[in-house]
Amino acid sequence: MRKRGNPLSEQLMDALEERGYRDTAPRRTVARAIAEKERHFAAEELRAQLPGIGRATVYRSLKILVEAGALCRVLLEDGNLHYQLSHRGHHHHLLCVECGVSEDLMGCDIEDRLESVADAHHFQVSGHWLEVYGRCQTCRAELPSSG
Amino acid sequence: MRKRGNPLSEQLMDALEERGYRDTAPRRTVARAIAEKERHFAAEELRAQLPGIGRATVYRSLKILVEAGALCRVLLEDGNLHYQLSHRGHHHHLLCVECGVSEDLMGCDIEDRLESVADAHHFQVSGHWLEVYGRCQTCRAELPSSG
DNA sequence: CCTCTTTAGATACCAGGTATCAATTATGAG
DNA sequence: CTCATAATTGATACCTGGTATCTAAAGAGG
Repeated sequence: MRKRGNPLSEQLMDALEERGYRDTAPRRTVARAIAEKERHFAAEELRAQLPGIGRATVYRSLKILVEAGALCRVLLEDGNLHYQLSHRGHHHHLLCVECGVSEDLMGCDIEDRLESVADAHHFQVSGHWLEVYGRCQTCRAELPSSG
Repeated sequence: MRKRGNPLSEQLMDALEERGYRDTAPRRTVARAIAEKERHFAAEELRAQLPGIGRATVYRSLKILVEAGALCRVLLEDGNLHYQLSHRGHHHHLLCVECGVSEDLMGCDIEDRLESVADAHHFQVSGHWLEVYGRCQTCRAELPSSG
């Protein structure tokens, strides 16, 4: 019987258990903290919120959650790496540089484009990393700086 | 009169001077080391090659060279950040995950795609980061693992 | 040569992360 | 339930990649 968390943190724990990881109290604590995040977050930010959990454990949990596909890493425009709850499967992010909100880009045809461009270079594509930065609808409405 | 380096390191120094940075011996040393690189490289790797140069100086030089557009940062598939001589202007990289060679992607229409996809999300695009990973022609010929 | 400004390098610090290892905990067999 | 085993934890130390600070040195210009 698992100690109750919110549904999101349960999903995170499920993702770990599917991969053979054990259900432990520290991991549940980390999962609950992540589940409450409404934005992408820095590793250190998460760790600071969980003073009772060892540093290594926090970073290890992040790592295995990424591997399990439950979290994804987000590269910010300033080069910092953040983490974010992931909708499973390959996708990209539209990141608002003002409010930090992110929207997922799925099912777009960018992959096809990459293939054909890479073909011209005789490259066989195995993966890619794409982040798109900009301003979201809300921020554009509040502070219209050009568009 | 500037101490002679190879033409590439001269280009690096020129880029700095254009931005008002002074021509100093440590910077020339760094520029020469970078000019000899045939692949993208890690900051620490460069620093280790230049024991006579202060750590801060190496990192500062990398930073201003990136700002000057003479170097670009390359995100590897494993998340590590490397540096590479840059052909000025916006471009992307095709990185071979086997030999590390990289080719520039320029003048492709990926930008346009991004715009239209972002439009659908009411995002105003201000920038993006794209790295493409795969296997180059040479590696494919040497070790054909599928294509 | 003198002055002003930049730069260098030492040092300390921070973020993010990994390796190690002893002690603890989860789990499954019996 | 109890035990043995394997996984996990958290402390610690270390690494990489940076940045901030500060004093001393070096460059540029008059």
